[in-house]
Amino acid sequence: MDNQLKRGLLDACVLSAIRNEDSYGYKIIKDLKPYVELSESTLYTILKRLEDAKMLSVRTAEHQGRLRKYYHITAKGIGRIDEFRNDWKEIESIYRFIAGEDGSDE
Amino acid sequence: MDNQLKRGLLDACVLSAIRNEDSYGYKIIKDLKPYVELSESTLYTILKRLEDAKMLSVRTAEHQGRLRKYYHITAKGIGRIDEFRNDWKEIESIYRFIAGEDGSDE
DNA sequence: GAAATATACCTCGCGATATGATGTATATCA
DNA sequence: TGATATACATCATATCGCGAGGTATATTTC
Repeated sequence: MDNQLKRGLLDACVLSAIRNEDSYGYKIIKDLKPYVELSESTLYTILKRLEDAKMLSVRTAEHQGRLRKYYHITAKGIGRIDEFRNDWKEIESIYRFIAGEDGSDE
Repeated sequence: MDNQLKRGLLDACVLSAIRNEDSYGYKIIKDLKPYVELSESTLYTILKRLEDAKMLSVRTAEHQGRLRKYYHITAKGIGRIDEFRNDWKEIESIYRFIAGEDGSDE
């Protein structure tokens, strides 16, 4: 998929990946793979940004000798997802314009 | 609308704006206004990029004393629009994931 | 005819961002 | 013992939207 297009979806994707239950970096990448592929460097950058924006909170826990940072979505993070859903109608209208199905001749 | 989200749509929007007939900067902004608002600096940057990428060609013409640069879409530009249309299914699937309607419980 | 507004173009620099490359460390499996 | 999977992190680079600022002419308003 086009790079720029992906950009706009990533934040909401990552937030959605931890919406139902807390998760950690490595797992988020795996869970998102069927929808969007993203590298570790990309993910950790995004997680850092979302944390700074208070859209998620972090808790460190040990799991089988390895460290894990579990991310938990905040109310603000849920708000970000809602925002995306609200934008969707607009995006669909833009799509119809681009695809050339805006009620006129086609 | 979210900024990053918009980014991914702009190229295809601009190309769509000149798909049916050649157009020029000032008019493109007006035509796109109902769908996306973009500033002149943004548009001219995009036009330059699309020209460099051979997705459109340029022709200068005088109109009532003022200069106008008319942009014409190329085969490659049309290909770019097609690419966007192909990406759409993927985007819809991502939307369903984010909105939480992926066949599971909801 | 002066002032305001619309038309029409352009460039520069900033901040935001995705990503490849690179590094560290442990657990598991062949 | 070596390869692979798990798990984190940082840095440099390239791309991009956009505000600020600039130039110039045509049209409309007072």
